[in-house]
This record gives sequence, C-alpha cells and structure tokens, in this order.
Amino acid sequence: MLNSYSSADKALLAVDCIIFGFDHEGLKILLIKRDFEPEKGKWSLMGGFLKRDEILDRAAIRILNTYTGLHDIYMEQLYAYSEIDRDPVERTISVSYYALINIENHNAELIQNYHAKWFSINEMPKLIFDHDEMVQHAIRRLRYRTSIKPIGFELLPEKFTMRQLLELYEAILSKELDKRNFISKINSLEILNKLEEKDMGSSRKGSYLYTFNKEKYEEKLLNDFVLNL
Amino acid sequence: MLNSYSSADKALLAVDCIIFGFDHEGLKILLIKRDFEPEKGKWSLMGGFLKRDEILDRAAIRILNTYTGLHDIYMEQLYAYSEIDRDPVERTISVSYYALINIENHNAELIQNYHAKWFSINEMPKLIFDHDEMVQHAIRRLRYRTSIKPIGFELLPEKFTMRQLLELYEAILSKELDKRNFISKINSLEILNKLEEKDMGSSRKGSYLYTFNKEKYEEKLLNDFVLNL
DNA sequence: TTTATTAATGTTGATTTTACACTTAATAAA
DNA sequence: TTTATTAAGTGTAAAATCAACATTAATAAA
Repeated sequence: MLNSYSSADKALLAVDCIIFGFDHEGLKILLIKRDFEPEKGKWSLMGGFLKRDEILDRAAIRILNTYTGLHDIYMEQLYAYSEIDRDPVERTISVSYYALINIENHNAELIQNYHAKWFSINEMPKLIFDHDEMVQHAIRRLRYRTSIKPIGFELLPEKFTMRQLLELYEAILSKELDKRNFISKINSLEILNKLEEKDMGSSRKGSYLYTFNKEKYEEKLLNDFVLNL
Repeated sequence: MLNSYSSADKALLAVDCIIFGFDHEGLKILLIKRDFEPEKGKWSLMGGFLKRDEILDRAAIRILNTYTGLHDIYMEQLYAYSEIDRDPVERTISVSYYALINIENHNAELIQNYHAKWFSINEMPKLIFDHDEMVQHAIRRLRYRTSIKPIGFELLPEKFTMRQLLELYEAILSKELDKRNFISKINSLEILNKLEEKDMGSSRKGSYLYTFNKEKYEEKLLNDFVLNL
C-alpha cells in the first residue's frame, strides 16, 4: 500500500551548513576537521543530525553554534541531498543551509576554540561525502542571488568603504566591475548612509565610511528591485 | 554526543508534487482526493514516502506516476518542510517537487482513472497539512524562474500560436504583457520554428503555428541568457 | 614644497526597453 | 460579389539604462 505510514522506511536527517565569509583576502568558507568516524580528521562542512523536536531551520542554527559559538546568524535553506550511499554508515538525507557572515565581526576567539577554519573558496581542501557538491551549489546560488538583490552587507563590518563593497561583489561574482558604474548603481538604490567619518587605513586621502540603511532596504525589497551588475 | 549516529532520531521522509498545467482557461494545478487517513477525502498534493533504496528525484517521479500514470516528467526540487506536527500521525519531513506539463498532451484517460483533478490556481480548495504553503511557494518560484529563463514550453502543445505563448506568460506572471514587445523579444531569442501551417480555430485570418527548437534553446542556455518580460 | 598614493567624480555614445495604432488576411454574412 | 467582422501581424520613436572611459582632490611622507 503506497501510503501506509507503518510500512514506510525511516531515515536519518542531517543538516550541513555552508558559511561564507569575506575579508581583505576575498571570499572564504568555514570548515571543520571532523572529529568522529567515519572520515575522522578530514575536512568537512559543519553538520549534525536533526532532532525529534526540532525543525530544520532551528537545527541549522544549533549546529552552527555548536561548532563555532556563533549565534544570531540568518541561514537560508538550499537543497536536500539524498543519494543512497552519500553517508556510508547509514541512509542519511542531508539538507544544506547557507549563510553569509562578516569574518572580522565574528572571528574572535570563538572559531579558534572550536577549531573551525576559514578557507579561500579557491583553495579549499577536498571535503568528505558530497560536501564539495553542496559547496559548489551554494556558490552558484550566492552568485545568482547577489546579481539580483543586494546581499553582501552581512559580509562586511558595520562601517565599510565603497572599495570594500566593490571587492566583495567582485569576489562573489568572480569578475571585475567598473568602479564608477558600481558606485553610481549602489548610490541609486539609496540604501547606504554616507558618514562624515573616513577610514584612513588605506590611503593618504582617506575614504568615506558607509553604513547600510536597513529600513530603506526593507522598503525597497517590497517592490522587488533588481541590481544588475 | 553531537554526532553519534546511533543516538540520532529518525524520521519519515515524504515527497509532495506540485504539478502545474496550462490550457485555454489559464494556469492550473493537479490535485487528488486523499484516499487514506488522516484527512481522507480532502484535497491534497500528490505525495508519498521515500523508500530505503530510492533517491528523492526518483521518488517524486514514482509518486507522480502512481497517481496519474504520467511518466517522463521532469521535476525540480523546491524545499524541505519540517514543522514538528505538519503531519499529525508521525514526524515527517516533506520535500516538495514541482513540474510544468501540458494539459492537453497529458490529460487523456490517465488522470480520470486515477481521479486526480485540475484546479485553476485561483480557485483551489483548501489543502491538507501545509500543502497550501507549498503551493504558494511553488507559484513564487515559477514566476521567478519564468521571468528569467524561458520555460513554459512544457506547458503548451507541440505546435502553438504566439497568442497561446503570450497568454501562458501572462497567466504565470499574472500581469498583462504588450503583444508586440513580447513577440519581438521571443523572436530575438531565436528558439522557435515558425511553421507554414496555421491554426484556423481562433480567427478568420488564422495564426501561424510554432514549434519549440530544443537544440537552439540548449545552446543558448549555456550562455545563460535572460528574458526580461 | 614636492611627491606619491588612493579616493572621488561625470559625460557620452550605444543599447535596450517601453509605449503605442494601423493594416492585412481570411472568412461569413448579406 | 460585396461588405462586414475578427484577430493577426507589423514598426517606430522616445525614454531609460548600460558601458566605457580619465582627470582632479586630499592628504601624508619625504
């Protein structure tokens, strides 16, 4: 009988987290050395099993917190992976989640303590199971979304320069952007606050700092604006 | 211990299918009257449980076939739903899939025999569990994708008129489109074959029939072209 | 005060998008 | 056979957007 509950097969459900970060060196991803068998000692995404009384979104948050101490990170569900032997121990369906975070804001001691490590997306080690596929999928999604709506603010410090923003977009899209055109597009969205304050770290002249205007952004989102970079 | 397999909770995995169709009346969705408890007799998406030796994509195909006799339908995974009590009988995580099909090509006796029924997306009954949410989610995704890449050919008969194509897009996007601009955009993609043959059903003059040129379409897809309607 | 360094800024031509209305072909009815 | 009817088919001009491009400004260091 097709739909009888009693005869249906159960499976383990896992959640794997793809955490993107950005700093002066470019776009990175947060990985851990797996501390249990199988594949102990190999590099892996942060993952864990879904609990009986937990929804997937919540599990993703818990798992990220367990491995990194990070909290209040907004993650988005990406895809469910279900190849029969993707986990050699037991049939496990894994749902991937991804997030964007600001490395400098979050790097602190936390990640050290929990031995997670940032890798440039161009210099990642081979990962266990189907995690490489998950990462590629997440990068595609990130690029896609970035080319449509301005995300990326999560990846920068609260105050940032136009150059930082530009470099972030270049890293995500992995192509060069024209500085002047980029700036005028961003300005035309009117979702940034230009501060009086300058960042003097990068040049003699100093460059203005900006903050992200969340209210205006939310307002614009309603009319689903598109950012064509 | 966070990651021990033995202590992890298992759950049932379901797949639910959202099948979109289009005919002269507009955009529709295929539903069934549920024939087992709970919620027996209520309208529902076509769903079933994932088997031990089956991947999700494959389960979606099997379930659709079981309820409708349809086969060779390409479906795409949408989202995993995991609210604790979304299924009142037992903890069940459901992964939704959606597809677009051509009602006239597929309506035959099959769907009758299996008592699935088409509903206009504007006149759907209330569905069981969280199926309404799944449908809304799928409609959003369909609109989004349609505005980016030309899908929709799956929803039309092999030979179709420009008017049919236009009305399909209008139904999916639920907005009016300018006829001349639409036609010239579609033509500029060069993915249709204009036939000698005319459809005389709709007017004295008759309107040319077109077929979809799959080779050219695949070729274009590689350069990810965008259709801005 | 000169030099070196990076930030800031605007214009133009090309392309794309949008808005908009009349003519044509085929047939049915008179 | 003439006329009326119906939807199909077609083009243009104005507006908006995009892409390419180089010089000046501010400051610290020498």
